[in-house]
Amino acid sequence: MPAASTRDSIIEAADGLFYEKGFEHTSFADIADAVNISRGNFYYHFKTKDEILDAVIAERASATRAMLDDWEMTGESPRDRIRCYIEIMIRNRTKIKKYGCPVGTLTSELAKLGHPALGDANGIFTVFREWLRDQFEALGRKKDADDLAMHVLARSQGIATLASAFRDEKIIRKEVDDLCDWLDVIAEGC
Amino acid sequence: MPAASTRDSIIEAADGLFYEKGFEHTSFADIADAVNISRGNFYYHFKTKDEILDAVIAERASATRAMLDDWEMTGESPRDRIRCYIEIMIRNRTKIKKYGCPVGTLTSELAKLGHPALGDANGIFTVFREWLRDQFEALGRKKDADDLAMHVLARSQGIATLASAFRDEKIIRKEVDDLCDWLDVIAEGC
DNA sequence: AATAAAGTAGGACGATTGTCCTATTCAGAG
DNA sequence: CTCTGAATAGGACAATCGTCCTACTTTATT
Repeated sequence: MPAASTRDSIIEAADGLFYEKGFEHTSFADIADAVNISRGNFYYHFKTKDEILDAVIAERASATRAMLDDWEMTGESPRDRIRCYIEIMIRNRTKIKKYGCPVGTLTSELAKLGHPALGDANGIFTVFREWLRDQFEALGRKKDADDLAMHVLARSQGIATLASAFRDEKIIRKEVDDLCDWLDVIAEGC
Repeated sequence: MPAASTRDSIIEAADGLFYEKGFEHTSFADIADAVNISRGNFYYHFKTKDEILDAVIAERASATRAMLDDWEMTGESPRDRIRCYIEIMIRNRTKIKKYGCPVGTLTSELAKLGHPALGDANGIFTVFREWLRDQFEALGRKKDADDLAMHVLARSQGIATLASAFRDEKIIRKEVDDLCDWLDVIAEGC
């Protein structure tokens, strides 16, 4: 039975609010309003705000792993899988334009706060990094697979940052096309 | 006479703190401690925290313009000037590793806060964007100069974000080299 | 020296924050 | 039904926030 429904609701609401408003700017009251429970009830489910953050990060990491595992199952080629990753930005362009990348903006905020959960948040990046590295290795780029993975990550982050700053979707489409062209050169002959 | 010394000190301290701790996480007390003046004295120089932010943004924008004008004066080629921009990240690598890009992280934060100063902060990006566009035009890329400028901006932002997330300088050097190679292809024959 | 202005210090203010306590309600086992 | 523990509500709490006021000191002008 879904007995943890309240706890899951808190995590889900906090996840969205942390993304849209930032971790620090989201208060207990904000989450309580979103879930429609009393502020005091939080203490039963989470003793501190940091515990909610940890849960949100864990949820995002496991959701990311699940998504990537899904892509792994499909019969597509490594190149198509990488392309699938790149095109997340097209699918999520509306939210990216408003709030940037959920992972990148969170790690940036935690880095400035000197927050101990930065390492965990970073772990979401690592999930993508290692998955991308595996794909490039499958493309035969054993030696520089990690460099290529970081390159794709960096390009993606830059696109999200600028799309959000300039509130412009066109730059997403343009840079995604560029990145796909780059990928075709890397993967040619596969 | 430098009568505005206190005001300038506040702006300078706020500039650094906004960069290192973020705008929202920096309090009046933090700035007061850094400048060694009393909290109450702020109201004389700045009526609200947003006014300090506006002053910091204006200061950053004018400092950026001054820096780019300097580069414009030097007799180097457009390619060397663009390279000079790219290599900012090498020169500032220590701070970028800790706090990311001052412009990108500020705009991200303001975007999430829904802060009215986002447009002004965005203006710093625009200063870089137009300057880069001019350089690419001088390289003969009249038609896609703005696209190329945005590409360089995006790559730079991505590098800063990942360097900060992974607390790694190596990625800066690697990606800066890549970007310079890309630039050489764009500028070949000039 | 007298006066006005500029600059500074220290603290009060209402609001909001994260945290935590206690009383009440609910659901299931016996 | 009774009892027990999980779940919830509502509010108290100390601290901190941005803001703002008033009193004091310094500086400049005449």
